[in-house]
Amino acid sequence: MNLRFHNTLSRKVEDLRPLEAGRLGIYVCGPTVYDAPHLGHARSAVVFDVFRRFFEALGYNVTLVRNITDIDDKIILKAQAAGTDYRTIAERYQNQYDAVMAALNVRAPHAAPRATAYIGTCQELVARMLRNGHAYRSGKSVYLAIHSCRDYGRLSGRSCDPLPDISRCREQPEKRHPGDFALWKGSKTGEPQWSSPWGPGRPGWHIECTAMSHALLNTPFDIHGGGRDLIFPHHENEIAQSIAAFGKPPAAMWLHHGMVTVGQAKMAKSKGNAPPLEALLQTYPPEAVRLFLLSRHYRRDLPYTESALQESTAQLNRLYALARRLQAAFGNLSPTPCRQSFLWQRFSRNLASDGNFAGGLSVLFETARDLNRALDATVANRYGALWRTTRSTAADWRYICRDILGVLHMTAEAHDPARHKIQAPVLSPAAIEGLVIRRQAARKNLDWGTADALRGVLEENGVRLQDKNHETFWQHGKQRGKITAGAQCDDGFETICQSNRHPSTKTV
RNA sequence: GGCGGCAUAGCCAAGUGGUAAGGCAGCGGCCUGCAAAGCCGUUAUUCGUCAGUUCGAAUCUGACUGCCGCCUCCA
Repeated sequence: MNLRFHNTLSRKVEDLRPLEAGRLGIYVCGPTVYDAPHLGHARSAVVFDVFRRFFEALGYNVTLVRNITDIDDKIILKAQAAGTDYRTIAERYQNQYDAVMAALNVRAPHAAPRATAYIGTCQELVARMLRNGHAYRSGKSVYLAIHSCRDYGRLSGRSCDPLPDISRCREQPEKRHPGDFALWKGSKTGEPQWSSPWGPGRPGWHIECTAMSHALLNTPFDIHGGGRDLIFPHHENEIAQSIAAFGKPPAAMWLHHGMVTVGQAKMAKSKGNAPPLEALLQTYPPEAVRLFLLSRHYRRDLPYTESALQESTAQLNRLYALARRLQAAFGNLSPTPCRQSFLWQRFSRNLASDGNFAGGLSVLFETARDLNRALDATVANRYGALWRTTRSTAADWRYICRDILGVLHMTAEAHDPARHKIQAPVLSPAAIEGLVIRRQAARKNLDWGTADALRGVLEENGVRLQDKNHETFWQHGKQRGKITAGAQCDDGFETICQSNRHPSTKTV
């Protein structure tokens, strides 16, 4: 199967040919940790997490590197405003980022280097570029001369001249050309600094990525990824640096995902339109957020709306409902995928064709319907051919959901659709069971009015009931239990019923 | 102004030359005392508009309309 991806460099969908057979080196630009992570960061992480899982499932030896930029103007400003060290700020937001990505079931990359751990490598690169005549010292800083790098502007589709619109730039008399950019920034007083052959300072924004990707993956590596907003200047400048230092571009293929938008504008911290991810994850299941982030082709912008997340939550509940049925029917399914299966073929064809997540997802939903039908059809016959093929399809389905998409990794029992549907006042288990028992008594007496009213009281308090034969299962947040018909009430249930009385329960 | 992208049902969204996937919501039915879950059926003679190429176009070409991104903070 050919892996085909849209390469920003050529603007075409191309075959992905590993530079070294069986291996893939991937570098993704991670966050600058100066503020709380938002959905845009999550999209980047989740998209490349699924690519990584998919490539590994195909048998590639993948090395995924995602950096953390822990030194930059905004971190410094924030630290100064808070009267603290830049490290404190960077650590705080990196911890938040890591926690949120873990909640989203994003696998840790193989390396997550921080810029400040590679200052020495950055300096070596700067020295190299100076030696090669592509960089120049000016004032306390070192700049890269973009005119000296062949193909500058090719990635972003612009040329050196005229570049850029000077009216938009601050006056920077140290530069020979307005498009030149700092490799090493001479430090101002009060800023964090490192000593260097060019005086105290810190690395420019772009140099760290060249340093870390070269150190961890070597140049060139297979895939460089990131948000589309990084194409210019960041990735353009990375290419220039790599040419200046090594005479070759850093990566064979450039993958860029689209932006998460809010009300037709890009989601951005600077625009103040980004809901904090941590809050979002309190309202919606993390796996639903994952499904949402994978619901549209990765290259296109993804509009964020509440209703889209609600929809993804409904989808997730449906997938877990099937997972529950499968667990009941087959127990724990073999985690090993069947590469020959029709399902895997159809699913992987979608992912291999420029990461068509939405197409892959549709295959899984189709299969979910088929599995439900098959389970309906085979309840009476657990030994027929249909039962066996259903079991094997079920194993593949579960595998793809869990190991490739990174959803359905909890046991079906642990997933709680009610938790994210109803915001309920807390009832104690004893109180709930008292009401359930009372409702069962009413049902036994065919007193449907009372039974329905009690169901109403429970539902208003966020308790979900499910009747099955002689048992009633209840679920309230993370608590659950069952009551078998004929159970006795605890003392005091009357009081509970009284205290929970609600206008709509007056028929009780 | 320069460069790039997008327009498919009530909503979300695949499909890049062979006759419109999937999801959500809705509706009808089965099941259930009621409900939940599940299942079945149903929802675009049509893909922003106009013209062209072709036996054949949502898919290719041109024009037009609308929306968005980048142009040194950016995932």
